[in-house]
Amino acid sequence: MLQTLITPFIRQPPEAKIFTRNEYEKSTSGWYVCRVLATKGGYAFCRRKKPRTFTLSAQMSAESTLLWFRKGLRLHDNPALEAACKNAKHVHPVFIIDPWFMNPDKISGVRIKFLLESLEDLDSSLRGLNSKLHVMLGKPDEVLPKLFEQWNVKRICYEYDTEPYAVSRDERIKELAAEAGVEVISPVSHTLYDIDWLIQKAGGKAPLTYQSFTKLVDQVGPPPAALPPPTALPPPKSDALRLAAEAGLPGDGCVPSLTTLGYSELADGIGFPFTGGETTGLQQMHKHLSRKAWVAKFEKPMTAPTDFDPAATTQLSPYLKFGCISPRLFHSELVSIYRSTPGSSKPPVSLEGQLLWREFFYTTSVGTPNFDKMVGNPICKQIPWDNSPELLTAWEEGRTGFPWIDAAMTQLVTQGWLHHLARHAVACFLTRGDLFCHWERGRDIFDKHLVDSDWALNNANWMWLSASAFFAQYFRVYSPIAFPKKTDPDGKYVKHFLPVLKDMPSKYIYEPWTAPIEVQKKAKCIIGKDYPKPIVDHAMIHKENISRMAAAYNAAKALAGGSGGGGGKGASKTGSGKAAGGDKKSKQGSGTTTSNKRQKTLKDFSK
DNA sequence: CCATAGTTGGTCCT
DNA sequence: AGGACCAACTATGG
Repeated sequence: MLQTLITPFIRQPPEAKIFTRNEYEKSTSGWYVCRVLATKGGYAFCRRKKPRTFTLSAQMSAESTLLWFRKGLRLHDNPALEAACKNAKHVHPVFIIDPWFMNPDKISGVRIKFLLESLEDLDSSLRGLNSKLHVMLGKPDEVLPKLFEQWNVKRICYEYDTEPYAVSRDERIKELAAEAGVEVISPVSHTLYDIDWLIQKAGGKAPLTYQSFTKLVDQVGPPPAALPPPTALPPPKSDALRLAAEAGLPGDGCVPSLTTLGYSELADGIGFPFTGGETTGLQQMHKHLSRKAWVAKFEKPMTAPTDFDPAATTQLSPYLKFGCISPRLFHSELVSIYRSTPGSSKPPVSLEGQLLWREFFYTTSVGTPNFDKMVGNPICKQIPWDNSPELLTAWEEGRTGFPWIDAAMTQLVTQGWLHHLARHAVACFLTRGDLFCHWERGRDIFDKHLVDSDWALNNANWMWLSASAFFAQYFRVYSPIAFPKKTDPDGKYVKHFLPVLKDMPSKYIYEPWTAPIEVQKKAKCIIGKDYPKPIVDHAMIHKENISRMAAAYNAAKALAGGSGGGGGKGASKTGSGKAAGGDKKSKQGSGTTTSNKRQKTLKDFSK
């Protein structure tokens, strides 16, 4: 009878051993066999020489299971949900509001609002299946043991998460589960592939270039197909909430409001333009997928960062971040469009390419120690960034005096989202382009405001833009004036996000300090009074910064050569390294003198 | 050891 | 719109 509850997933008779994606059994021939769902309906079997993540030893029946939602806030393509339902009488869907993620100084209300909407949507979908979401408050390692006991939990299922915070949190939960005699099942569904498995396939070393990563992906074949959503699931115990409260767990189990979490309500017009949650996420995804020609021709660099309402890209990133939509579902839908459309765009610029960028950065983030730091990070160039709190704050608050930069920062803070190229522009400006601030500071500010902020992607992209890793052509600097002109010569974007400049003539919109004073008066915007003067002289400073970057690169090379006491290879590198080192030392000297000039420049241009 | 190519620069020229 | 130039980096694959 329980079997009928989970019919969409399991067609075998109850006594048969059941496999799903991520679950392997060693066959008599020595291969591991894995059952995956094919696109619509049927099943396919995969054979592998090694199990991908883990092998389920047994399919024990469990009276009561716990389905722990963290990311993966969806019912479709949710293998943890499938595993929780298997042979279970009661399934308890839980989301724990971890105080770690509820700090208004570190995470903006815009993202929390999107999360709460996603939880509301998840709860409502679960209620449609005669279940509900139990929202708990507190640290997972304190809340879960109580629930294990109160609900007599025999199995906990949750989506595997590669972020360092999640990894250590989940390690602790595994220990606690073992103590409580609770089985743990943690399948992969946040990424296209199991990242650890991919790294293994790459010979234990994460590829450092996109090209070599896509070769790896071609080698291993397409990602597993997405699972369909359940049509029913075992109900939670009817007194589950009373039992939780008896254990001293606070809250009524419902999705809380922003204000109960210590956040203020968002003002009108503030927030991501679309509602959070699986329902809206799937709607938005299908809306974009229905424009097949657009999907097939999509090339990211050809989209305009200055487009807003509607934006030039899909804006699905927040839904992917929280797992409201499955990357595997999106991927398979894209592939089927490409198949039916000859001459469609390709990675890295295609939509599929965007998903592969995500996968690539997840892979490098897992394969690199101290990925979120400059110091101790083997792929990160060591650069002596200036750290001016004044410049950093001006950047965050949109007071740099460069309308394009300030408008983008305003969109970031008010909507929690920016077009990828606008992220490039402001990140380049903060780091190697103009302000020479540490990328970790910019990373923190993005992490605070972006609804889609993702640990691996955010760190990777900041290293990219600051030319600290992945990207080394530091002499290619975005101009805060020329770049937006290409797609928005009239400055519509700036005028929307910075209304103080709405009457400034297009001719001056990206460099309003050059407007004659009569023009400023007529536009009711005096530069230096109503809108700041530019904080730096871009034309001058970006050239100085290029030479500072060259000095840092050379210093790194010299260091690698000089201190490398390693093997034979090291010796040959030492020679060339030292030669290069001599060169750059002179350059480094000039870098210091220009840096003094730079201070003067700052004074001249600050408000 | 070497050649190659890299998600999306800016500027000036034709 | 497209190309040369700027001043020149590095992981990868041979």
